[in-house]
Amino acid sequence: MGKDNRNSTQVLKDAKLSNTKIRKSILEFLMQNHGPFSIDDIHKHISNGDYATVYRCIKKFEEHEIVKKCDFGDNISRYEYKDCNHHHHHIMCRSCQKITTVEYCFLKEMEKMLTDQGYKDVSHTLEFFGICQDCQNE
Amino acid sequence: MGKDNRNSTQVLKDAKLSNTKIRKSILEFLMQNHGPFSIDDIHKHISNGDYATVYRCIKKFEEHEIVKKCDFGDNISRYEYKDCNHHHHHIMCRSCQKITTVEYCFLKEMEKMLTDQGYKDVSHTLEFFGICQDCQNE
DNA sequence: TAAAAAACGCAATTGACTTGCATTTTTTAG
DNA sequence: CTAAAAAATGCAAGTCAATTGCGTTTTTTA
Repeated sequence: MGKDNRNSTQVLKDAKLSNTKIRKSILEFLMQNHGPFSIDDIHKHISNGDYATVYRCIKKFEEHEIVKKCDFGDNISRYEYKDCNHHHHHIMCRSCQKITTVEYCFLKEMEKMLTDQGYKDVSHTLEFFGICQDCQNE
Repeated sequence: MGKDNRNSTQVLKDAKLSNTKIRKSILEFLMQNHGPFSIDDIHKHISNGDYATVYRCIKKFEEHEIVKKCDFGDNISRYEYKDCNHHHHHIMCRSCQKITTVEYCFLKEMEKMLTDQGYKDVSHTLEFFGICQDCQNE
């Protein structure tokens, strides 16, 4: 899935970020496991490091587009390693919160596919982001 | 836009919710104005009522599917009146946070349309929700 | 119209996330 | 390689959207 086969050290170097134990540890967890993961998930899987540090690392990763933030509207931010060549979405169970990857990519067809897979009451949220004309002219 | 021409009192009655001044006031604001709106926006536009009450009203409205929650990942929930017959999306400027309605509905085509309209660096978030097999069998 | 149920207002609380600051680690420059 | 500079960490305290407890007020029910 995707063409990115750099290791964590190389990714950090490419982003011009210092290579610390904790950053390496977080990044490797994200690169080797299928997310998205909450800060809590990440914190559990690294040997040491407090929450503030995890938050700060992830924020840096996000700024440098190493990870992608996923928002499921439950007030918990989740993150996954951003493999540039792999476009996909997610489905979260409204009941147990389990998150599964969705490879297919058109709205109604996607919802139908999810229904065919056994999900019930499928819905979606879609929001766009961009820089508006006003802001471009500032 | 849409076929819902009930008034606020009727909407509350249909949902079996008590008709209080504040609920009526919030609902009318949402029905007469183009959202989505934050709790702060809503609070500003109703004559009295504290924040806790606004939060509680909106939560009730959401539970009864009178309003729809929109999440733009900035940790502020926004709500719009849920006109069942009008499917649409939004675009928020990453710079000034202004929110505009998007009527069209396919991903790449939508992004292109937004670019044609003058938005720059357009991206989107799309998440699905449903009840998974495991939860259906509980 | 009185009793029961629901909603309100206020203050305190929660929980995800952030920040200030002293200490430690990593990077840079000689 | 090493010392100074820069950046990251750990801890504690703080922020902010949202929630909750509880006594009072409003709305609904019978």
